[in-house]
Amino acid sequence: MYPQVLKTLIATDCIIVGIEEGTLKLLVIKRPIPPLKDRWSLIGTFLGIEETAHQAAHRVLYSATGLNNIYLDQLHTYTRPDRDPGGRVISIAHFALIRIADYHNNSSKQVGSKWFALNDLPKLIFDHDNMVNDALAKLRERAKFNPIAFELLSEYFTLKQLQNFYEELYQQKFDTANFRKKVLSYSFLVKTNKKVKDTSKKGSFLYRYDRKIYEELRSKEFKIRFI
Amino acid sequence: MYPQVLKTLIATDCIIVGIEEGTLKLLVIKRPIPPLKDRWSLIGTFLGIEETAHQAAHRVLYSATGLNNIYLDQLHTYTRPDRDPGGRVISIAHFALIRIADYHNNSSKQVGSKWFALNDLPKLIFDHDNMVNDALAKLRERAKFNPIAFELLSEYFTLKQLQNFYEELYQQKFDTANFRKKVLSYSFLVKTNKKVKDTSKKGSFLYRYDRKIYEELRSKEFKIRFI
DNA sequence: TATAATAATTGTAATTTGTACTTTTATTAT
DNA sequence: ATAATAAAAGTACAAATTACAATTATTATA
Repeated sequence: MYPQVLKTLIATDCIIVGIEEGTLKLLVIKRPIPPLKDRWSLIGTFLGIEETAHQAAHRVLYSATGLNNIYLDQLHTYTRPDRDPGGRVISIAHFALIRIADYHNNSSKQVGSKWFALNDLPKLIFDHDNMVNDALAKLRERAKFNPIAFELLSEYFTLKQLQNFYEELYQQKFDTANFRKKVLSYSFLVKTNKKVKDTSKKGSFLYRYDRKIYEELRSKEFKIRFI
Repeated sequence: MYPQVLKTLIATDCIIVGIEEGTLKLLVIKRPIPPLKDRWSLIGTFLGIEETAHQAAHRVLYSATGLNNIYLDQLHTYTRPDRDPGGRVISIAHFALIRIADYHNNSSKQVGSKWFALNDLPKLIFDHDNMVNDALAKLRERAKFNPIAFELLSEYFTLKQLQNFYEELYQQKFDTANFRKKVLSYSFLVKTNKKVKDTSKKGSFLYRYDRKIYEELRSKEFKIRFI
């Protein structure tokens, strides 16, 4: 029905972030197809005929990690005509937050993928380095006001782990006493009676995030800030 | 070089927002091509062969408004296979903030376009209503922490006009005394010695936004919030 | 010409939140 | 029993927010 103008392939690339042993990490893959076969790349796919970008991203995430129910959010669409030497391809970048423990527990993950610490990333192909930088900038913006830390922490976590996530993300130390006062001042962090004793003799309580309480608060509260 | 998978047209649609007489408005157009010719639509275009989405959006903004140097930011890419009855088209939505006075002063704007108050919008084609809602949600998020009010206010504005923008955007009244204290506490609003007397007998001073001062502050200040 | 009216602007006092610390607590290894 | 440790709670001061009241500059009208 439309006249012939530019028609291009659509790719979806995923910036997959998780935290392990207090370090933020990115999941990348050895690119399985030319051009630049076997170079480090974000995990991506081409959009299918009857698919949304969101579905395509979930599809590739499942094939790469064996996980469903991953936090996934569209980030930005990259359109530079020369961004891919293999031809004109537009890429819709998404970012995904993963609980790395779940990833490791899952056997059906793709071979050739690897977690790298953010401060030890290899050079990635195309404009993927840009995508990672943009994603991290957005993550930093978003984590100030949105409860996304809980998407990559385990379901049960200590306040120290939560604090550590922010310290990693912003490369900045926060006062522990004040941090816990701040996050506990909202009611959506629910204390359990379980303790973990791997980092201290006293042991620290596990908390969980209650999404419903958060959303109710959010609906009436104009200003919620995590740090 | 790549195998044959889905190739689609890429559109760019612009959510063009401005403020006039204290009311937020959206610029839309009577769609000039089928399908749904002559129905109200966002202003858009198809992406050209050697163009980025950003360039295409600027191109169509210029043809619609006669203005260059418009604040333009990519929002979200819409990919539902059935979103356009004319065929599979992916749309990269942008939002643009315009000084309506500049628009009116410019003679080379496109005919068939019209400003509608946000609370009086006509039904738009395709998923354009969704795009507008998403854009406004993002604008509300962004205006809390980013100096985008100054993109649609005139270069010189009164504090009351600034306050009015926020009151319109959030549909909520703010205390005038506290609002001015808040925004003046940062140093990037520069008072001029000009007064306008159209709304009061005393007259109110005009201010301007100093981007450099803002950016310097931003680089060292973790928390800047406008309201 | 004095005065009432109006919105802009400034001021103030009470409350809340943020910040930098100190102290106490629960537990384990010695 | 005690030293060591990190978690958790407390404290006191500073800064920001909030809800108002008071003052100012100007113009229209008496």
